[in-house]
Amino acid sequence: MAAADLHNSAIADALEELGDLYELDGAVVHRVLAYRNAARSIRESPVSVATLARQGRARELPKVGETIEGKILALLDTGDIPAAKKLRERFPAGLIEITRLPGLGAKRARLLYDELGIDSPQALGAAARGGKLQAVKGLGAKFEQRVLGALEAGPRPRGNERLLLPQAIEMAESIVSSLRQHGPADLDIEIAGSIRRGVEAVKDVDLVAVTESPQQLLSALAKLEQIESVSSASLTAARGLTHSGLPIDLRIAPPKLKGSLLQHFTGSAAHNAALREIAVKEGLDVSEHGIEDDRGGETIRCETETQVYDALRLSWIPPELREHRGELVAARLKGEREGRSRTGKRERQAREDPRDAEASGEEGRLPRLVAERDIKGDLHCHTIASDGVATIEDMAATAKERGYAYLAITDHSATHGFGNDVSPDELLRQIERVREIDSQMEGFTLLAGSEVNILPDGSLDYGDEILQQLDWVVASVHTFFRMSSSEMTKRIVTAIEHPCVDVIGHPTGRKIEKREPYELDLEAVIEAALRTGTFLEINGAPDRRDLPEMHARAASRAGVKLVIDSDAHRPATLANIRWGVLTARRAWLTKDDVANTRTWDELAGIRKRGRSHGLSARSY
DNA sequence: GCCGTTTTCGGCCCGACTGTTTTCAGTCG
Repeated sequence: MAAADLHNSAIADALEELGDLYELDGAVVHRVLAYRNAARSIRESPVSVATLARQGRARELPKVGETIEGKILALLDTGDIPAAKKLRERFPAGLIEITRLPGLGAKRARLLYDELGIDSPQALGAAARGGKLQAVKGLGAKFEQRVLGALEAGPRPRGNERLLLPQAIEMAESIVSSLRQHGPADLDIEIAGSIRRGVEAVKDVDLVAVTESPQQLLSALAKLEQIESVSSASLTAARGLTHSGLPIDLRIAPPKLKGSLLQHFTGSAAHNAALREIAVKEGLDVSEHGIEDDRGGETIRCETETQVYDALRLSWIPPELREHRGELVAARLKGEREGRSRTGKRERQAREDPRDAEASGEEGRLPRLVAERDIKGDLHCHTIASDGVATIEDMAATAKERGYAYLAITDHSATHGFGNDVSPDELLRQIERVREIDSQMEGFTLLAGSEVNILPDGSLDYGDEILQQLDWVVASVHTFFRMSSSEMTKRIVTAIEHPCVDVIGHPTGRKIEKREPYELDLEAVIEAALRTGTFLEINGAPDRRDLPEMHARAASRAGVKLVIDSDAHRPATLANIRWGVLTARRAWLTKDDVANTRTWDELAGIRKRGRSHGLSARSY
């Protein structure tokens, strides 16, 4: 009885649960970690792991080997993993819940289960209130108090209480600016952590500061109006909480250590772990306190991040890439490596293995990431004709002020269905209006476009005779999200094959922290986009950032060009292009990978219509 | 359990903090 194909997140959850169960069972930590690493890899995969596994290709994913591949297949075929089933009979579900309480882990959960038979958070609470926990060797009164506090606070949020990046940046910048104002005179402070890496949503704010007067900085933090409470155990760190409950982690070091500190607290955890593994092989110990040589004993204190990477013979890595997704291989300095490599021959042999070909192809080739200043125009925005709040003139003027050379006006199409649709007649009038305003603007091209709905059968909701009059067509799914993967894929591929469609808007439909993407075979979509010369969008709306980074990376690797858009509904949100660029950077995209880093004429020349007809932009 | 500058076996990152300890284990980031 083949189960319906599971989502990547469901497969990842199952492996994480198995890891938790093995941990309770007392497995060596590396085995547990192996399941968690595999789960992360599966969660990040842009393509369906179920499909991949059924094709016998699961091991193409990093961290998935023979054993885990077998477990994935068992899960797909039978709906469960036999090993998990067996362990679940031995360890009640409540035990895993206990391991999620702050301050408690697998070891203590197991200890309490073995000694006192505690098998749920409820039983744990009762035992703690009865003073029974102290009887266990190694546990005391303070532990008991902590358990009660933890039960009160409830289980750790599992990643669903994250704050979208713009709000997090706003709070972080406001705190940084207040500390610069009220902190010590020599203060040098920066935002680090996941915000600096440009992730979509964050659970806390990491700040790193260097100063010779840490005490003064700590008292300044405690007095900030944004801060509700602060706890600090030393002069090197403090954890504050904003009134909205956002944790603020502040790390402090002397100025000589700024590079080490910033590198360490920018992360990610996976990047740092991999970095330290490389260091160990060189006989070096890397930490926030500097780089220590095993033999010499002398510690290199790094004032800049470049010094940290340099010591490991790596080039400086842009924060957006620090996710342990191949950046350390790509950052390896080539000439240095050859000279000092101990096993050059073996390495050449390894490169002949096709599984290594991709990695070595990227070796020494850190991409020159696309930047916001490279964007020459925005190709997705709305006006009062649909659900925007500004006029065409206002949007165009702001786009021009931003330094763009072009802007496409792309209001929603006829069946948008929220009372703000644009009928075919209205669209014709809108085209006229756009042409008129365009003729009055100097050094700027205003394009008549539309964000056309893709109907369930893949057709578009304007006729071809109207679409052909448009300079630019974004096709997007806004309705009927709950189709099967094959139906949705067929629907989008049909739209991609339409000769007038230039780009697919927010291709996965996900809303960060709110809505899962719809079912889709991304490989088929990428194949169709490549075959037809259709672009895929990276929508810059901060709750979309769609395509997501791993999908965008897969698309560009296949050769598909991406378009970064703001999807602005008012002049100010044209600035949302920033979040799209961040996603593109996290996807390793260069200027060349992004179509709208080109002039309008150049862009029009490489798109489907330009390619197939050899026609210039307007004369379609 | 995965994986390879240690390459098919034997490793697998670092430090702070906490609470309970006379030297360390567990948890966390």
